[in-house]
Amino acid sequence: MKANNHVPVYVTIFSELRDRIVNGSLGPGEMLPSENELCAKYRASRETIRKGLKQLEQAGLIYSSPRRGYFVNTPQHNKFTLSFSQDIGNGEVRFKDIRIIRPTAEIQEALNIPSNRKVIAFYRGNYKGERQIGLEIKYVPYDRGLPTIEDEINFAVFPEAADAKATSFSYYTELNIQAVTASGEILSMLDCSPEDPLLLLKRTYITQSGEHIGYSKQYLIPPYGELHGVSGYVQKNTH
Amino acid sequence: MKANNHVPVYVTIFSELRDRIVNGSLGPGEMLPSENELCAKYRASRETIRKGLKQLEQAGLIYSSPRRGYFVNTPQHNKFTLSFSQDIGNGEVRFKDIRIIRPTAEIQEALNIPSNRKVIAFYRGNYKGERQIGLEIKYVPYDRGLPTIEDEINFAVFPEAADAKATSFSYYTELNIQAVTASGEILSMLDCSPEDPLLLLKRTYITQSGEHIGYSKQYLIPPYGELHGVSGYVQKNTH
DNA sequence: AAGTGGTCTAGACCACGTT
DNA sequence: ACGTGGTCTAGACCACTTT
Repeated sequence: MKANNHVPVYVTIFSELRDRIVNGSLGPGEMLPSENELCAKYRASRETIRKGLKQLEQAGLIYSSPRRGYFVNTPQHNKFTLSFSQDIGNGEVRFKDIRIIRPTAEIQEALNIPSNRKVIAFYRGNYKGERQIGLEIKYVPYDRGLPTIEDEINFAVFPEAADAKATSFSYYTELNIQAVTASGEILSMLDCSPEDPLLLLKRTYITQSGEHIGYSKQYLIPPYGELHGVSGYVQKNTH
Repeated sequence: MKANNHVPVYVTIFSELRDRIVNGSLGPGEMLPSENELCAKYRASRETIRKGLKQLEQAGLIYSSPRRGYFVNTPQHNKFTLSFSQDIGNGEVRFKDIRIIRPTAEIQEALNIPSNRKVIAFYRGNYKGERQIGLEIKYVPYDRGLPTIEDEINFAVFPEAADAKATSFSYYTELNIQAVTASGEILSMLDCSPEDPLLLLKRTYITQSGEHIGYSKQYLIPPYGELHGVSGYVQKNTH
């Protein structure tokens, strides 16, 4: 049976079950009707029903337990999808300094390297107009022939800005968020006072083969240095 | 053609294409072979091929453009899936105080209420053993007959701890992360100094109908108050 | 005109949980 | 023994893009 306005059948199934879960008439832990029952109810083939159920599963609303049935999930509100505020993500970046240093214990651990392996440190400032809103230091192992500084910059240090075709999905990022104050050299490179609380984002760049190709510390000054996220099932308008 | 060790064909398709994308032999923006070509290559039916491609799409590696083809995505590293550290998520929570207050401008805006609408404020401490690692204040509109304080606590203030069957997916959470220092009353309820930088998590609880049912401010003390996240495509072992 | 992805069907076999 | 979800097939029609 076709739905009315060119709405695919599986979307109808998804929507109706989603509504029942969202409004509570299907509560967490409850079992959904079996695929065959839904086939009968919607007069659709099993694959079509499964398509709708798959969407619910991917939205995090249900899970399937093979040979038992589908069940409503218990909502998770301690996991968030986080994105950077526009100011940081789209703001201006200015080069500040570049150094070759001995790794601190922190950097050794983050990059998984011995103490005698030197590291290149890149200093960049985040700006919004003339106002500095952050400072980012990226550390990259200094090694393997070192093609040229330029190549290192393009492909290892700032992969997000480099030729996307070359970097691809070859790495992912681990993120750690802390609140800190700045001191010493860091403070002098930031436009703030010693008592100002800052967000510190530590990121480790890891290839799919497990190699740690970079480590960065980014200091963000309030009120620009804010992060935003959402958790749970956010209602989306049909795109 | 069946795969070797009971590995579904669509998983094989997913894995092989994923590897080609991850190792760069299929770069961002490149078009994948068409479904029909993949059908021929893997000697599988079109729906099976589509299943594998769907997985790649949901992993964020590719996207499909109807009537044109499938294309490799450009990786996004400014979106993170974030979760709380174990200490916070699994730590102990102790009740501290409960008050009925006039909403500040901040709370009015967060809860979307007028200034004459009173608010219940719940104060809770996060502990790890005897060490306090955080303070959370939840604000809930004081209204609609007020069933009993207990009900408010169970179903509006601490839904994550209440009967899951009653709360369901009826709300989602918006999160904001800042770095701050504590002062005045907040400071006195926290086990830290005025100059200690703290993480401040502001959360707004929103029902699917758009109603703002709660607002909370959680202060976290380093080094326990840390957040962790990942971005990009993280290799997972087949569970 | 040929090719593409989007939707859908009506079957099939399997492994396993429940009764 | 029966029901369940997991996998898979070989078709079909559609709307649209590309050539």
